[in-house]
Amino acid sequence: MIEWSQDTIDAFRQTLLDWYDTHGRDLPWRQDHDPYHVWISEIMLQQTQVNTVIPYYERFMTWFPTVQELATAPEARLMKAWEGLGYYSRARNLQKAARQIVDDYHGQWPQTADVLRELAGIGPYTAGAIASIAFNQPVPAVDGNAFRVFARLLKIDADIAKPQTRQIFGQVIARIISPDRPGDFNQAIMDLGASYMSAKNSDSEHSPVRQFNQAYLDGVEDQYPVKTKKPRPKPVAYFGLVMPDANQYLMEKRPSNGLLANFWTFPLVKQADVLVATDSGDTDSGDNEPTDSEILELLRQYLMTKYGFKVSLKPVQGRPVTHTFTHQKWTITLLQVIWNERPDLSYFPGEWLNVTKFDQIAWPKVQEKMWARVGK
DNA sequence: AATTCGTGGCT
DNA sequence: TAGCCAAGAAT
Repeated sequence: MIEWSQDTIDAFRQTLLDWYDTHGRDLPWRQDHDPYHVWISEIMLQQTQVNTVIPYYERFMTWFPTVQELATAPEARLMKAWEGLGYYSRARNLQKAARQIVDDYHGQWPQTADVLRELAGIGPYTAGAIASIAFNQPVPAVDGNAFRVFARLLKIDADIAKPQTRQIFGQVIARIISPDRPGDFNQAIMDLGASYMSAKNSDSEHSPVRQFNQAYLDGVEDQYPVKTKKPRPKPVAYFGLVMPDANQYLMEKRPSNGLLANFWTFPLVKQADVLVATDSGDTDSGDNEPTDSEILELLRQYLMTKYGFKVSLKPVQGRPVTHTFTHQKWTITLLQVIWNERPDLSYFPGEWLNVTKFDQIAWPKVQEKMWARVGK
């Protein structure tokens, strides 16, 4: 890592802000510095690309124009506004924080990063972004762009995948940030990181700050930032149960914690649970895989013993539905369920839902994929 | 500190 | 295609 003199810092600020003044992006949430606008956009932009966020942001502002209306919004409508954006705890924390602002702060926004940090869903990055952009506080906003840009500019070798590395970058940027225009400085770094200094297809040769980019000048830009790889998604196999009755389907409500919390899906049964439950193995002479029809029979018995369901099962046409999350890769074999006896739902965590309500409920993408396969 | 939280785009 | 990346936070 290299050090910059005060003269270099001054020159960098000037060059960066001059470029931002003429080439900064014109985005919907940059029309003013209203903390509500800054906040909503920053939460939506977490791990999400600008072009994805724009239509969500514009619709959100028409549905919930003020923090007060967000605080009192019905949960279903809030989730519908977030449908498809992912990381749904962001939306739930958004409403928690809105209620904190209305109730605990009497509608008055806290203006420092330290106090903003106390609001639900606001971590070190978002606190810095709101404090600098909305309230002109000279604090860094260390996101993925800032990591990448400053790692290259200064050849910082710390692994940005490690939590403690944030401290290093925070201290470095705190000394370089413009004390006069901290919000513009932070946003300029983001615009730079999204264009000339992007992760892929960077173009440092034409960058407005190329003479400050030590990794580029040394021809080692591809070595920065240093970042250890994450493990690949682990495969998980499910049965997806399509259980129609007249104009309704039996749907499962997921638990209030964990992946896709509180969402409705077609009932999902982990295939490993079905196989393990009956895998006594004493008559099994070793590594015989069960046949498809044997697996279906095991599932039929599983549904009988666990939920008291008396059913027949029929495979749904087509390949299994696949869906990849950050850490799990689901493969879902869809099965049509034919009731041999009217089911009693006493032991089942779900309800009958009429198809006329389907478009009013926020669905996760994986349920949309399953529905597309069997619905109409 | 290491995992767990979605989804879409791009190569 | 499989893998990586995109304005991270909570636990």
